[in-house]
Amino acid sequence: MLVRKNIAGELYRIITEKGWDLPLNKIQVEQPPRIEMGDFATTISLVLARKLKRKPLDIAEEISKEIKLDYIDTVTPLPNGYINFFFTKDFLSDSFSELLKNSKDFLSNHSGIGKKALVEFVSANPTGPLTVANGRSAPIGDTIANLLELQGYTCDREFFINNMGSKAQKIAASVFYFYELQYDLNPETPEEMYPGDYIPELAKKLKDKFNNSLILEEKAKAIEETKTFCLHEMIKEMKQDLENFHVHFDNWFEESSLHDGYLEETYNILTEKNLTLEEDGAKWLRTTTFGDKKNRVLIRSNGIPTYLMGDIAYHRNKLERGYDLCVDVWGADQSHVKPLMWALNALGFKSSQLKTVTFQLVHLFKDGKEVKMSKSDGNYITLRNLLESVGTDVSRFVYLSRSNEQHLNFDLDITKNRDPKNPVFYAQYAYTRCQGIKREAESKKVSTPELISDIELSLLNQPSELQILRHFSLMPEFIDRACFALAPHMITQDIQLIATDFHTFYEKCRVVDENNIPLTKARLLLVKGIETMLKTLFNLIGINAPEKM
RNA sequence: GCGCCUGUAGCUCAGGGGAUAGAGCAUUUGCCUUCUAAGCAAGUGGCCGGGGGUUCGAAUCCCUCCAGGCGCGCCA
Repeated sequence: MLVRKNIAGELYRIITEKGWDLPLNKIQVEQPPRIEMGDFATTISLVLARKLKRKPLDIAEEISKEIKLDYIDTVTPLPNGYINFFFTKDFLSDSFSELLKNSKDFLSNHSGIGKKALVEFVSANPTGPLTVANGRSAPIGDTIANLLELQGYTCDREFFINNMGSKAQKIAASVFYFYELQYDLNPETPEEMYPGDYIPELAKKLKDKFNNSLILEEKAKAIEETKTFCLHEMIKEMKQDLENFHVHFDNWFEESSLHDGYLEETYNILTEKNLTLEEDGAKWLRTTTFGDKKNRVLIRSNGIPTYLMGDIAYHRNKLERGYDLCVDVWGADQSHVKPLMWALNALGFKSSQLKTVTFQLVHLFKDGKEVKMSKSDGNYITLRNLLESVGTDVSRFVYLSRSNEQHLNFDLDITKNRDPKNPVFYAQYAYTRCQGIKREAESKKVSTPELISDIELSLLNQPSELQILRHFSLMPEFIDRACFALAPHMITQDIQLIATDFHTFYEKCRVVDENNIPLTKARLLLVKGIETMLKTLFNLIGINAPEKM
């Protein structure tokens, strides 16, 4: 149950019964800044005061008398107009026991049951290795997919392979140049030479596979074969990097699969909607209709479709595959998002079906200085370098520690594997300490009870213990928000808070005490709950829960 | 010039219109014969970029200015 909505609904009922006209969406229920102010609060009396020309306190008192919610213990109207709500102890106990029974079920809002979702992310051009910049997309998309699965969605993770673009053509030309060099052929330098060590390396692999057979072929055909080979190799490398990053894609969708009449069909639909025009030999999307400063090319004058055209067709295909929700994770440098959205709305995409998440650039810092990167001149740090340097857990955690919309500063000095200042260790250490407590209990022959009872819960009355129970009781609300906002960083942030709650409890409350078995058992249950919660959240963001550190 | 994003403690950043704006790092001071001190407790530190507006109430919404990042191709 989502308490906030439930309280809002109750307030709406009372207000409506009293004939004080106020829409449900104007009824704000919030979490107070301090625990003395209760578990939830509303300022609805302040909104009503002016309307009804009455004192806020009078209204607050009148509303408070009517509140009938079994999980609310006390309702306190305050002179300043606030109404504070306090949970019953049973509610904390029930929440906690649900967490122990099935943590995923406890945290889920079940909104995705029976629905299909697709998260498309990374989708990097297969013309070079994954970098720390496009690598940011991986944990973001993966965690969003995990969140959707938690809410009950059947969720596919998809990587769109742009294998029809001119960049793929250019990389093939560059590789073929190095291939020919290996036979001392004095080849013509391609117009646009791709930088990076991996180009000559691909040429070597190409030679290993084909020997000199490509030289004997007609050049256009040879380059086509080179392209197919290079794309295959690059995708293999990216797959490997992503698996090492604990990101697994269900589908690798090739753009070329849309080129069998599907693009034309999509274009024709847009034409039927009067959204295209022909000019200068090219075919255009009429984006000026939507306030764009110029129209966008869909089919070039040479007949080759643009990336935008391909992406429109690709998204039409997603819709036709019957997904209830599609999430796209975009880099901030993607400039065609708006034209894409205009076209998709025209094709019948509802905004509730398609959500986009954009993420900003990554800046790397080493030895206190920024490491400048530029993909166009081949000077960048690969995702593989990053994983080798700091590891998967640290990378994922740091990538997910900031809002997507925020530029990310990735400090390699702090995130080196064994540095105790590393933020991920703080959280993992909390989990490890739980394991330590369990080991201690086992060595003293004290077992953790299977189920919670009221008697056990009532023994947990220290502030640090109640803080944890209260925090956990609000977790379903929190996950619901994080999922709705498609904001994985919220999970990472909250993991830190839970770890703090736990570490405080650890210092204040000795768990294993042979002279007080009932209390020991109650606290062992609390530890079990913390461990369960941490592990569930670690799984969501894709990091390990270590038994020992 | 246009579009998107950002501006909050010395640094890196959280803050879905609400009460006294928070955390980590840095710094200062305490705490290990007891479940891992990779920890805890406390202290220092803020005209929330400037200015207007909406509101009972603004870090949050709107306008404007300033500063930074990214993007503005018949590239992807």
